[in-house]
Amino acid sequence: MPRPDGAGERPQPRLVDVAERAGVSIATASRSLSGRDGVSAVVAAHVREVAATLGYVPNPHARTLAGGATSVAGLLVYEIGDPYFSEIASGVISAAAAQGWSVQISHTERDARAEAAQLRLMRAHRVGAIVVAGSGYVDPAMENDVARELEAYQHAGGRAVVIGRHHVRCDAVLPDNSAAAASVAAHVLGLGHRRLAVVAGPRHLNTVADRLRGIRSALDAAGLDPGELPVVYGPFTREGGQQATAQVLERHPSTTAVLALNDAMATGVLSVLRERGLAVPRDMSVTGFDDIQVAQDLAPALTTARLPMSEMGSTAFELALRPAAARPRRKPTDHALVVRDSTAPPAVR
Amino acid sequence: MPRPDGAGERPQPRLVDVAERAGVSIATASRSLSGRDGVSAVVAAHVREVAATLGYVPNPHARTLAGGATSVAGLLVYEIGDPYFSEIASGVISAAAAQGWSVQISHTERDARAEAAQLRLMRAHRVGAIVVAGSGYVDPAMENDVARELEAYQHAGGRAVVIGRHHVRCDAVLPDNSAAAASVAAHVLGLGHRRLAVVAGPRHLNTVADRLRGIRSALDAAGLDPGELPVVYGPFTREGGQQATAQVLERHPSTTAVLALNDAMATGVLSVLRERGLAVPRDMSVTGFDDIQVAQDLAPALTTARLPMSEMGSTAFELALRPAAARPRRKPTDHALVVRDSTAPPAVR
DNA sequence: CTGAAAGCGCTAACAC
DNA sequence: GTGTTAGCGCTTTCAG
Repeated sequence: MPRPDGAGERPQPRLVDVAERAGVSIATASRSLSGRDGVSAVVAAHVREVAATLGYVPNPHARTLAGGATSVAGLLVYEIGDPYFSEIASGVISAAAAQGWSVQISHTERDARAEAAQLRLMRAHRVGAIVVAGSGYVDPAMENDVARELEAYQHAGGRAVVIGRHHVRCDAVLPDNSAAAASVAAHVLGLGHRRLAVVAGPRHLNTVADRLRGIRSALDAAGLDPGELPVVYGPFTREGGQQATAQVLERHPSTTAVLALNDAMATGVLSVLRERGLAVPRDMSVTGFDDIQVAQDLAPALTTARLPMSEMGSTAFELALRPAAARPRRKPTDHALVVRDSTAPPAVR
Repeated sequence: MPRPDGAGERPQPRLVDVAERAGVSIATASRSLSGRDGVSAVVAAHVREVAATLGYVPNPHARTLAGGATSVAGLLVYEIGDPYFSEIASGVISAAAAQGWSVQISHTERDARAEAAQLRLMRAHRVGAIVVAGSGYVDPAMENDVARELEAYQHAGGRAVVIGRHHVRCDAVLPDNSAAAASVAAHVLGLGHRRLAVVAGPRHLNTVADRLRGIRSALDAAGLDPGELPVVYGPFTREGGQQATAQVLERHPSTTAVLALNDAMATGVLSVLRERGLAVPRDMSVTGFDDIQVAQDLAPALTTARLPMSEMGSTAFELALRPAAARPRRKPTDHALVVRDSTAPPAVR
């Protein structure tokens, strides 16, 4: 832990130093700097000026310990190296920085049990707000630990916001997975495809369930039997997409359109199709989900449903800064169908 | 700030609670938990057991304030949404988590002046270690502020590690940009190309200078005049790559190979070429740099120089945990030429 | 080997 | 309006 070591280097100025230099008491200095009232405007301004020239930055640990407001937020993601999450993180961090907050990131590397542990740690760290990105689980029991941590945190006055549908009583930013999925499916159906297959993420995730529901409703609306839709589950990664595609090709060789439930999986789908010499979109149409940055640069450019990840992150943080409402807020996000080159009418045969 | 509010919820146990339950003094409890000696093994074990059953987690603010060791690291990146940085961040966070550390991320959104400010903040936050990712500047003066902050931090006993910076006196993880670039250029030259052009990032970045140097040395080794190499500078982004490519095409229409100095720019290069109907690699060979995840999925799959980003992150963190050496350590990283489909011999004409 | 007590820098009552 | 003072939870001398 950095500490002045008696050498020439001046240690970081403390509130006392500012107060002394400004000729006021430490209490007045504190009040002036944290913008509370009870100080004459003139004095406050003077104190702030002195603080600035001294390069004073409050010690957040002292501040937190003394019961003041913290300005460190916790952000929980599955995997920060995944573009979906890094774009969300970017939104959170930018919004936080704009308010002078820092953000502490944990990633659980897709290990469900790690989530609760990380939240415990954040709670112990007394972060001022918590944002949980990453899908909730279909089975509420799987979220028990997480819910417990989050509730304890909120119960103690903390502000928590989740992104996605969770079985937790707190504010939430809700991407409209179902409607977005329906629009993708409707697009593919509209092109004339009748033999769709879905390359899905883990079946226990709400995100997956919701997106599937959207697809099925579109099928239903088109007069097709949603019950017959082939769905292959796998990890929400490129590799997951590859494995699932292999299965689709093997078990449902007449498929003309593969709907992947996120862009990472779609990337895997495309790679396998390319490898097997199937042309997209001529021999097979492919869609993704999320519209991560690279979706536009894949071969071919990916038709996908866009979710505003960065905005979801900043919205979540801003929600966390607002005091808790009587009942949990739900902020739906918009979505957009982005049609690119990976979808086309099915080949006639 | 979360605080017990007298309701049924049990507040987080404190050290006193553990001490009381274990029947020892708070000092003994502290010693036992932080694994210092001066406590009998039996007592220490007992205290630890009590702490575990109580679910005790030390309050890091109190600990830090009292002069104990912090276990929060600061990580500074340009833009967390950029795969290059998010992969580094992933490495840092994983390595940190393995040691029970949290990491606080700041991104400067490529604003050089923001760097020093963020470092100031980290210093004020008394983070236990700082990792700075992102290129340094060719002009040492541009890094003055950053260097000053970092030195003050280290002077006070903090541990700082930079990734890819030369002008700061602290431990560094140094990707071998020059050699990696040389290998890419040698590959392209080996294919028979003689009219290369470089799509470069900002000219004031070391990373750019080093990579350029590598390319020039390869040119030199091949008996070509490095002085005649067209270089167009731009932001290290997809858009930067697009703009630069437009210029290359206009001013150096006979170019047969474009070397982009990072994968994001290469993405832009590919998009412009596609738009203009130039086939890669038939009409133009293209290379990238870094080998971010998606490089393999671009159209065509990108030939690039791989840097082990995630490993660079974890190495940096581990370096930060080791006590400072007498003279700054330099950890070179390896690199690898990854040949994919975006390069081929030039068309005969 | 163990305990008592003095802060770390700040906020928030509570006095004036 | 402004100053005084008692902690926040922990580490760390200093006694025993």
